[in-house]
Amino acid sequence: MRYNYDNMENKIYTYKYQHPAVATDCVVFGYDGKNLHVLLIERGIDPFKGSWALPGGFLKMDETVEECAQRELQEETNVKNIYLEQFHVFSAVDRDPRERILSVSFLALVRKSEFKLIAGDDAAKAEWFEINNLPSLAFDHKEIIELAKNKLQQILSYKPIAFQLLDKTFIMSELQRLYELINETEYDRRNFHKKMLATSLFDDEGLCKTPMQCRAPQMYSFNEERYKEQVKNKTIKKYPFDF
Amino acid sequence: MRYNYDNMENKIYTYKYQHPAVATDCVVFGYDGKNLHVLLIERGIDPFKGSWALPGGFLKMDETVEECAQRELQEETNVKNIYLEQFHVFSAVDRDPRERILSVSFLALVRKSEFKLIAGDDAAKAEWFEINNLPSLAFDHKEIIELAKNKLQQILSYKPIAFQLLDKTFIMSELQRLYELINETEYDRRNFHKKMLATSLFDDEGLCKTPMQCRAPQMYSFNEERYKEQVKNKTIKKYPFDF
DNA sequence: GCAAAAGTGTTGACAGTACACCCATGC
DNA sequence: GCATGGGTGTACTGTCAACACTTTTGC
Repeated sequence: MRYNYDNMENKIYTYKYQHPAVATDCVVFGYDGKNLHVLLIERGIDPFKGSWALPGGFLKMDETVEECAQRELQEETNVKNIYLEQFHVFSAVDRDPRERILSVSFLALVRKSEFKLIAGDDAAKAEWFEINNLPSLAFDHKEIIELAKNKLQQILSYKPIAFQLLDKTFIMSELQRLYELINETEYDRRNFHKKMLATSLFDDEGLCKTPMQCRAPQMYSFNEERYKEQVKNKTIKKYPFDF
Repeated sequence: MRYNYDNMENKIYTYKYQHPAVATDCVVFGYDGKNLHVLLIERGIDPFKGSWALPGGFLKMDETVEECAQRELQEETNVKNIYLEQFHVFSAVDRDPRERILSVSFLALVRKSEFKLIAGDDAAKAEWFEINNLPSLAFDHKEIIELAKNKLQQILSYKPIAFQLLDKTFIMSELQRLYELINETEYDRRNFHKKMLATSLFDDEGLCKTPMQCRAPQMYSFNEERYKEQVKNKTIKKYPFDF
């Protein structure tokens, strides 16, 4: 459901006190092994008609904010069971010119390879933008993305979320690239490799079959079960993925 | 403003779509150098009349959620300029029996020594409870406090929030006790001392004057300016207070 | 003198950093 | 054969955990 103020049935809801409207917005990060992207939609209606904005929509009365974000994401991207996490409520009084609207903001991670852009309904088109090359954005969405980036950095250090952005099997340099993009630094290839494997949370998946102009790299997969076991036994560090 | 459904003026507000009500709730942590407490109020009205609950109230249309939490806290506790941070939105459809109410939840830290309990207005009384000895709670407030504790542990490792809970000058054992209470572990006295001072963020404040049955301990204060400088210069670790 | 709580220093183990060298592949 | 990207190893360094002895004070 995009921002949409049509009202077919002309119902009216009344309250003794003023209530704000509540919407969820999603900062959807996508990775293709090379670059980190954010999903944006072009607004088909005013305000900010023609501007780019975060996918999002209004909360229904029979769903939680998580369900709302999930639903919106599914409608926009056709992906389900995706990592999704609320990170902030934006509530500036004048953040929307129409009426008082709170945004409960989520960040979401998707594998770009598993994702097909839907031809926009509501005359809105959806497109990926490189994280460091975003267009100007509607509402306070620039600020929302900024905070999402910070939050993502933080979560990256203590939850195994990077693997949500990679295919089941991946090579170390893809994982490293992702860490470098998110944390905006560079790491020593050999030390990164060593420290990752030291967690003993990776399974060997044989050599990469794709022909490339170098020695065939080792493929790995992340062992979710072993991770959960370590968490359960508390044999894991507080920030196991802090690089 | 407590939960209060009186409406003197009998105004009515209408919307084309259903809007949820939005409230803020505060998990207020207080420390006295010995024990960690949470502030609760006794509800004077139904639902859950007579039960203990978190201080909180409804969002006004001319304030952000942060301002709302700040205002509520000031009305309840008479303290201002307190550390306050939103940490989660609770939005289960049936979390309040009256109507659909979202709770934007905050955690707050106060020095108990600077705090005076107000005789409750709205026939509600406010009281401190030891964190590990809470009464049964209204709504989903038990769950809210649980998450607040987790979030507090997390924030403790990367922000200098412990000092919000201590007097300006303090002794190391008070700081250590606080870390132990929040993180639910124990630390070696000497290593804790050493590691804290290694941050070079503490100023010497002379010996403790209070007579006690031991050698007079050293008093310290936290140097906020030096901390901010280190953050600015990025000469600080990602988790400088991780113990 | 003794209990309580505080101050200080040493040591070994392990983790993190900075490097260098070799290997397979495509052109 | 050379550029590209990948694999492995070593040595140094610094941080962290474990631990013992001394100091002051009140009773």
